[in-house]
Amino acid sequence: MFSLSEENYLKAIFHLERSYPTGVSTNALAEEMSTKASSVTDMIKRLSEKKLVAYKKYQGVKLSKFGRETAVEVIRKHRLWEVFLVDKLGFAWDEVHEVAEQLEHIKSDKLIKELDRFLDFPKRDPHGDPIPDSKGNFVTSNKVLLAELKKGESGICIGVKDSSPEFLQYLDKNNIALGQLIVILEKESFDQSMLINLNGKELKISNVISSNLYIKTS
Amino acid sequence: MFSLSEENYLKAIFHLERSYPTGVSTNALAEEMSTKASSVTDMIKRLSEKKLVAYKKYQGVKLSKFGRETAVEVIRKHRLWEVFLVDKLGFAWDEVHEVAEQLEHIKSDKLIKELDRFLDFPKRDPHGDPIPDSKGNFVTSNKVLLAELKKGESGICIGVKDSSPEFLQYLDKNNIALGQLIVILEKESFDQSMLINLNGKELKISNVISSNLYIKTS
DNA sequence: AATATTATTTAGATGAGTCTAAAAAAGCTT
DNA sequence: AAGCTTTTTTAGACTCATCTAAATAATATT
Repeated sequence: MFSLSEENYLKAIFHLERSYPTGVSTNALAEEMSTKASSVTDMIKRLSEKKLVAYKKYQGVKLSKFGRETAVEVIRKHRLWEVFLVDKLGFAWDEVHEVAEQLEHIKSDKLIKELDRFLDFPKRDPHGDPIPDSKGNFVTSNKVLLAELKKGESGICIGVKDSSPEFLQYLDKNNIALGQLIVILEKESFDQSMLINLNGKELKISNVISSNLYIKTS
Repeated sequence: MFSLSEENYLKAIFHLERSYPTGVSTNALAEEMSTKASSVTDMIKRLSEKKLVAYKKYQGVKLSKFGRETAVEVIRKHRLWEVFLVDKLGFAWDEVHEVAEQLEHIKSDKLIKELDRFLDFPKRDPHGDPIPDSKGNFVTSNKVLLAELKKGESGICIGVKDSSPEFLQYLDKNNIALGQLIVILEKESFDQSMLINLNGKELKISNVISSNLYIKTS
């Protein structure tokens, strides 16, 4: 079993590996964890001793197979708890993160197995992010930003890039929700603003909005 | 907010205060926490500085009003999570304790408020122990051991004294569950064994069993 | 290539929570 | 009440996770 801190570092490295495929830099990790580079170095050494990461001085870190499995398991727990909070306890999607950050560290295989069943094996969390299954497999779909679509194209809203409460509340206010079909009626070439169709209602959105909404096409 | 360790000490002091109404001894607390007396002394000093307990050297500890409220809140969370695990996730009542020990430390007022509602404001946990309400009030009912009842008397099974997996599994095997009406048909004066009626079925139980089952009369 | 800048690591300190060993206080015996 | 036993506290050390400050390595600039 790993400590809360170790699990949080693994998760952070996992997320940063997308941007740093050759190795996550100490500074990037320090930024992500809101801590000092020296603390990161200390922790990386511990993770390295436990075979969770591959580490060479001044070269950044990469997760080992074991480290990646552990990180994915924590992410799975985080996202399942988010579904629980929204679907069962009525939390809004901008209220779940902080609590899920705590719940994701609860250690019980049976708990997660039964929670998954209780929630009916959800594939995505309330923000549209995929939930790894018990073997660590993610669903991967052709996810694009709404901003990348052209006039006449359409797709299902599956997630957000910016998950700040402000943005999520903006979406709620305008009845933009996950799973919703969005059709682009007009696209202004000057400022990239769009006129979209949402369940029959029309809505004008700016490029700031469309650049933060993920859409599943096909 | 208090640390996991601090919360566990408060809970332990709360439970021990029933047996040590004049002050919980350092050794008793060390035993309960499976730690050393010296560690207990250290922790008591911290709790005392935070006004959670009243402490005089060599006199044992007592919870302050604030300390008791904190302990009761943790117990409330523990028992609500136990109900969740059994009622919603299908855990057996002997499987819940360890996981609830972890879940009870999750910090979120909204989470507990909504969980309570989701579970329909339960008054007792799966072992029959009362769940404090959001103000810290316990239900108190006239709880007696089954062994104290006489032939012809009856009551509802509301809890267990021994909550070991072995005992709980014995109860499951013999279809003895919380909320069940138990009528004493015969009581053997020699060994205190009983013949009881459970939902129309008759069952012979020894004094060891009847001394570990709590019954609500009236 | 030498120098300046930035990134990273090392060294040493801190606080929470624990431990062992030893000292001190309290409570029993007789 | 003097001595013995048990309980409790103190003193000092350890681990984990963090910090600041200083040293070192890597990278960029001229």
